[in-house]
Amino acid sequence: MPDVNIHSLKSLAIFKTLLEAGSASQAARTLGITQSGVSRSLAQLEENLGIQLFLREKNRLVATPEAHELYEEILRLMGNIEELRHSVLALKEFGTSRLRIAAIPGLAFGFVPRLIGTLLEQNRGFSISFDMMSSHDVLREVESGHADIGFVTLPVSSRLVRIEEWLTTHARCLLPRGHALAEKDEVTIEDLRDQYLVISNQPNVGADPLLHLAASHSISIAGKTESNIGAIAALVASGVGISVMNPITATDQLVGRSDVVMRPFAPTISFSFGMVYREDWKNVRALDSIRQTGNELLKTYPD
Amino acid sequence: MPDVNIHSLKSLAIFKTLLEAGSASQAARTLGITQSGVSRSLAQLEENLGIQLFLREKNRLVATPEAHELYEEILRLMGNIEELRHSVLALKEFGTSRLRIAAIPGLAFGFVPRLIGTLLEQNRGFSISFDMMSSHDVLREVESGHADIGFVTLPVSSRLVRIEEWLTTHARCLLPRGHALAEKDEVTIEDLRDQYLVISNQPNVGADPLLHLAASHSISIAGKTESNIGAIAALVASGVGISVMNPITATDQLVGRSDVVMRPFAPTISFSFGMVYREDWKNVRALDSIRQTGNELLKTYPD
DNA sequence: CGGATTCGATGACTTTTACTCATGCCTGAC
DNA sequence: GTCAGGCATGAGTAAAAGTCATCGAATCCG
Repeated sequence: MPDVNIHSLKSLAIFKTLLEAGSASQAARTLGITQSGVSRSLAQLEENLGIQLFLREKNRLVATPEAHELYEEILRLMGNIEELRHSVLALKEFGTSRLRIAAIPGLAFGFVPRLIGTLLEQNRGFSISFDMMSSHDVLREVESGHADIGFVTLPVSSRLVRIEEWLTTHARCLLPRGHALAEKDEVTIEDLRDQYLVISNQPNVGADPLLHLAASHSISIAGKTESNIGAIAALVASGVGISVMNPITATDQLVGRSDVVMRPFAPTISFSFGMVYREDWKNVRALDSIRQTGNELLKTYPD
Repeated sequence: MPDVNIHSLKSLAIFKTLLEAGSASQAARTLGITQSGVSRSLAQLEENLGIQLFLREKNRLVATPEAHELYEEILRLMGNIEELRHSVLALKEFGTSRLRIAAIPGLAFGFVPRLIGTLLEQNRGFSISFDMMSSHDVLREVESGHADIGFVTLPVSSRLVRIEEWLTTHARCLLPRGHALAEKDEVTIEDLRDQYLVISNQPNVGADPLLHLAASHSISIAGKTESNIGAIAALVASGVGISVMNPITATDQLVGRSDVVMRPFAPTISFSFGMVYREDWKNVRALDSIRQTGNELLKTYPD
């Protein structure tokens, strides 16, 4: 008995069409080949697999239960092949079919998901994995090759990694709608005296630029709440305190919210973001596509 | 530009061997074809896909990054094809590549999992899904075609379903090791006077055969705890009470336990189990295999 | 440096696979 | 009985996949 050997995708496709069409003649018409070609292909497949797939009854082909089971399996395999095809298309277009992206929390709730969504819109063949972590960890993941592309807070330095600055922007103040300071055109550091603040989690609280600025202006605040950056808007809306953060993150968090307003803040606190990738990963086509998409996305944010 | 068309598995296999071997000559030797065949196959594949997979440098073939990415994709596809091959082998052997089994809780913690394990040992191509439910629900699932094979408590009746009696057996008593009744060779209904019992969940407590028997002998018990059948041995071991159940379920539950002992019980309470399947599902080869396996498994249980 | 060996590509050719054309037999409808 | 449609098969054709022989390039070794 010969071993089961699957080497012809075409004969599987002919079998599939035959089962769907209900007759060899109709299958032939659908596929644009002759009926005798269908007949031969089926006979050959039955011989190769060692299974009778159709009974020959009254000059008609009647599918066996085995045929129906094989049909389900073949549908699955054809799905796999279609995936491979998409990967090849992505490979042609971008030089890679798979992208591993890591980003800081401040960009992970809006900007980077939108970037990913747009990339996938432009090419469904891409397979993207996405992870959120601190700026320091992003750099480490990219250096070690566990991520291809990273989005980090600048400045960072590394000998292994190429660093592209994407944006420098200035902090904005988030206030509950109806708050006294919401009436002002601009919130200043003096306005924060005796206010409750909501600040993002830091490995080291002393590193928070806002607290630094307040201390250097001898402003004492009523108190502070630390939070994951993804929850700050909700805390502000709930009256826990006011917050100062970069406008990219702020805009992302305020989507669909009308209970929090955003105001310019003085003096200026700068935030810079950038993209990093390994020198030896320089995939020109994919990078160009990401830059273009990212640049267009940044235009949708306030200055 | 021609569309990407994947129609030759052989050329994918040649590419894969080429990447692994490191040279066209070595790949040819490994595959048992000529070097020029490898060369042509690669050139044709590159043309079909529209991707350069190897650079021609200093009379050698040097894989591009794209080649490495495609290699990963092809490994995945070949795994899918191997799965299909196994399914076909199962189809040849048993007439089906997929089995949906439903069983009552009493058999679902040992007997049926062991049956499944043995079936899969004999044919890795099978794909089996397994669900646990009441005897009544098992019958319904089989009747409606959502399950192929059911294991139920007998008696049941159905016009749609074929019912095979597999075993009639007699209840045993489960006791904590060291319990006074554990010294006896046989536990009787009178021994249960003033004892705490652990009984399995029933839709209707009045249906419990043990409580029925006690009542008909005017035996009053100290109390009862109802439990999912899978937890009864643990409750007995913990001193919650003693239990009376069929020896198949009991044996399965006592595997690896030395803190519970099993004793014959009188008078006899009978339990019957059987297999059910739809009349129109009669897959002779699969059924034979299941019966044989089940029969051998039953021999490993006490009478 | 020259010769030997190995490498990959390609022309010419051969073999294998997949199909077409034509035909015959069977079945069902009218 | 006739006709239309179905499937299988002989003979033949076309396309795909390979072999054999050869060439130029590269590397190794004495």
